[in-house]
Amino acid sequence: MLVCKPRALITYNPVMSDKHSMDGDLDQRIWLTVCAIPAGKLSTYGDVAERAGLPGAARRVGAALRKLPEDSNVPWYRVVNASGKSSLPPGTHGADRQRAHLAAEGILLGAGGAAVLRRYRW
DNA sequence: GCAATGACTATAA
DNA sequence: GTTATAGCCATTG
Repeated sequence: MLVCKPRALITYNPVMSDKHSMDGDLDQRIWLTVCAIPAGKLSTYGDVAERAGLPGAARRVGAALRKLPEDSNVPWYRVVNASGKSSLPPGTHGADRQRAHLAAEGILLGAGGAAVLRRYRW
């Protein structure tokens, strides 16, 4: 059974209409990988990258998540850095929303953005 | 083709 | 614990 409905994914797809451009392909793969993280658990950029077939490309995962539209059902907020903290600049809109989303799933972030729950191991 | 960029990471001090 | 540094990968100009 599958993951979240990638409605927002399809909505975004920058240039999928044309033939040779598969630029959204990588992002999409990353997004789908993120969708596989169960609710209430966390994962890291590095792990997501590896599982998406891009070992070592943690930064690329960050870029993909940044492109993600707000109305997406992709649980981007379940992705944190290797330190178990949020990588979003504190005080920003994104960081706020991440805290809210995680709180809704029972994950509370400390003042510095440190998650209480242990990270999810694939 | 090269240099700069970034929601990263591992290591060392 | 934290900070500093040097790799890392794919995109972008």
